[in-house]
Amino acid sequence: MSDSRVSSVIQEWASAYPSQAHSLNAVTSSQAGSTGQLTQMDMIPYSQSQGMMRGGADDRVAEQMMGLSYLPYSTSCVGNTSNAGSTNHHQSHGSTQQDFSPFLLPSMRGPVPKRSISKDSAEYRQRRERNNIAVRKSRDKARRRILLTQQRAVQLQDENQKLQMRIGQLTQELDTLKHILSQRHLQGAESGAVGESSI
Amino acid sequence: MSDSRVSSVIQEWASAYPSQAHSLNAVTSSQAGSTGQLTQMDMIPYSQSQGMMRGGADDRVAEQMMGLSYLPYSTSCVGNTSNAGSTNHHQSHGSTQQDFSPFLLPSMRGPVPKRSISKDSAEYRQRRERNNIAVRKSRDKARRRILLTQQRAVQLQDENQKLQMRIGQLTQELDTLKHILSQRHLQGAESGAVGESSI
DNA sequence: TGGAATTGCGCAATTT
DNA sequence: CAAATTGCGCAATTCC
Repeated sequence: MSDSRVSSVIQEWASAYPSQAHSLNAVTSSQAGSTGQLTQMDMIPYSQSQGMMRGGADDRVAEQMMGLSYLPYSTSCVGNTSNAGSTNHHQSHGSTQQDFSPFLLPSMRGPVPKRSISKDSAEYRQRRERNNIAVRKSRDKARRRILLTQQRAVQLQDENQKLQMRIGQLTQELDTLKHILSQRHLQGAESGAVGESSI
Repeated sequence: MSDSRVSSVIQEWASAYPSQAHSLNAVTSSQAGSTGQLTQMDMIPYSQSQGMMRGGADDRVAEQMMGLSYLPYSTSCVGNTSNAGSTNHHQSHGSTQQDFSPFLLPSMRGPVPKRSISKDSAEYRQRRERNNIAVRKSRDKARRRILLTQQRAVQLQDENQKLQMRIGQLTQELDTLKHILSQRHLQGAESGAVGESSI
């Protein structure tokens, strides 16, 4: 019933972005409620600060925000680190990817066996499992964050509407008073203009 | 300099949600600008309307929004359709998943070989490639949508601040006029209270 | 009916 | 070094 619930989403949202010491001053204000600071932030989730991705094929990401990212890989993915995909995983990727190793400088050679990670090793499986858990956790977090942002947007839109309404009321009330004052002015035949200048 | 650019993000955002015949009436209004309708919408991207997911392991998704989704799979994923993950893909899932086939009703039997899709078949590869393209496209779209929502939120927050400011100004101006009127009232010794009731 | 769009999953490269 | 991110491809399902 009260309005202490208006900015609940914004509260949650704030807790979803622990980094960068929020201002978030005077959230949950009066009436239409909440007007945290926010500034930039909120843009961090995707390709935040560091330029350059890792995988070769990810150059496409650089030109994101445009609708030309999909499209069958341009057949020039030479410098791809470890061929990114999986399909077979185990090894022997099988096809569609030629072997340019003999033409690469030794310093840029392919995926260095790095101490023979040896698949199906106990340690390997353990690492994979931990990563899988981390991935699930991370994605859950991302989903929640997105959801919160959406809800926040909806709420803000709602508040906006209320505020606009309030402005309309105030404006009308102001006009009424001004009219009354002008009437009194004519009636009383006195001086002293209505303070239009101050605001 | 002008304010005709204020709601640009909202415009883009709107175009990112083609479905559900937007109201979006009078966007790009005056002063603080834009206040589209929005309603629910915007919640559609994740597990929109249909209940029930497909993969077996996805039951976890049902209880999302809480922080208990990750955690190593509870070892009771019996009714999983095709074991969801990949790791090996080819076939012979290999490990960690016992075979309960002999205990399942024929109607719930495992992944029916479905005409031996035979890996590395030309048709298979073609289908996979198309799907991969579709996936990239879809994810690009999702990323753009998220970005737009975030920007929209930022913009709405900004507008909110402006509106609150405006309300402050109007309120103050109103107080001033009321004060002036009360003064006149005392001075003129007339009746007629200030119109508090009308608004 | 079939192809495109979604979505969870695991993998591997990178970041943090 | 371990956890967190993130792009990728796979497969199941849904949408159209």
